[in-house]
Amino acid sequence: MEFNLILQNLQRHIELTDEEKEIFCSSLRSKKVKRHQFLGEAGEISRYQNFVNKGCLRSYYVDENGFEHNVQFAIEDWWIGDMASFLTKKPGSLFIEALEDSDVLQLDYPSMEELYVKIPKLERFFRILLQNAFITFEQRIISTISRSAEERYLEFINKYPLFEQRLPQIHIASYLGITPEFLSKIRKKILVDSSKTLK
Amino acid sequence: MEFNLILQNLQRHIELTDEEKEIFCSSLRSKKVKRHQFLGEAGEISRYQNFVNKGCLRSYYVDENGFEHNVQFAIEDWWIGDMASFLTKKPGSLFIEALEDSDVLQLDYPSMEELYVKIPKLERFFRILLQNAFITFEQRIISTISRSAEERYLEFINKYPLFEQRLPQIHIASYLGITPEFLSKIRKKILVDSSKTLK
DNA sequence: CGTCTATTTGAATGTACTCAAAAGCGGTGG
DNA sequence: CCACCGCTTTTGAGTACATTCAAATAGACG
Repeated sequence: MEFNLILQNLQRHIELTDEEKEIFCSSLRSKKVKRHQFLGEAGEISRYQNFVNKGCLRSYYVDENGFEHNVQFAIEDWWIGDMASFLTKKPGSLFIEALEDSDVLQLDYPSMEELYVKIPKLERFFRILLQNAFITFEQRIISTISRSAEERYLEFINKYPLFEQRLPQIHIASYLGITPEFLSKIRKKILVDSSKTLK
Repeated sequence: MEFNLILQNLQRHIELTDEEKEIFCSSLRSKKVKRHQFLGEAGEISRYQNFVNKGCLRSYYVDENGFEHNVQFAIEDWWIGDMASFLTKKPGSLFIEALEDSDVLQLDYPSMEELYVKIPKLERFFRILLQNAFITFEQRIISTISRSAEERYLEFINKYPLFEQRLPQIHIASYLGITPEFLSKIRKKILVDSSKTLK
């Protein structure tokens, strides 16, 4: 049922009683978004963290020249949102867009604070979520300042094989900070290189 | 005295009673490091978060080819450490090195957990610290995937004017993910451009 | 004062982007 | 279910951005 996946997700870090599960799930709001619809826009204060039950979404930044730059992707069992805006309650800089028809469970800030009181363990869970997001970003910074585009692409498909199958290259390129044309050339080069190795 | 700066730092986010200040300060360990000495190394589990009372430090990553890449700088009133390793208690990937003779106040993980119990407000403080670190990293990722080296350099000196005065260019270049030679050329170009504008 | 490291400069090279055009593919409506 | 339209991917040529290597100069530390 609808809450199976998110409860599993919680249980990777904390244990909940049946009653606590009940309380937690009743704080969630279920939402369907069609492809190309938005869960949030830059300029708004982000109200929700979104857990993906089904589908695929991205968060992205739009620069001064109107170019989009992908910050994060999320498929089933992932959380996505404009964390900075959500936490600071300041207007955000990210758009959250559905890349496929998607079902998400939304948790808003007031509910989260209520839950912290009723189920203190959840504080631990969301701290771990923030920690992991932080660590992921740190690794990505290290990657961008120390590796070439080709290395970063290989790292990406190795780290997120499910994304690689599901996302158009144009979005992976944007995530890596390169043009789609150049990613196409990188992929060709990798193909040629690997066929040479096999001979 | 020795704890003035850190208490001020705390008070930007939380209020402490005199007694609480006492408890907090007694959990800190004071440490002096000479230039080129280390507060932590990759491969070790990071035990401390370090608050800088005096001096200047950097954290950096060493890649497979032995090249260093600066992840963070810290001067007076800043915190520095290998947050990922500190939080997860897994071996870290960062070196923390003093760039000047420095005085730091160290807080270890067990003390931090004790403090959370004695002074729950501190939990809020460190959550904000982590949040801010997260937000800083997010902005840096956006910057690296969407801007040129010259733009990133201008952004850096604008955002951290104190660092720019104090750090050798070689370290700023490493932070920006470019070679020191290229940074030198960027600076020259900026000089030429700005002198043109003045005419 | 001498030595070591940081910075500048230049030439040659490599990496990544821009623009344009063609081919491929997928979703939508008829 | 097919055909069309629009978006994605590929390809190529030309250009711009950034690196490498080497050498000269400048600065800083012991």
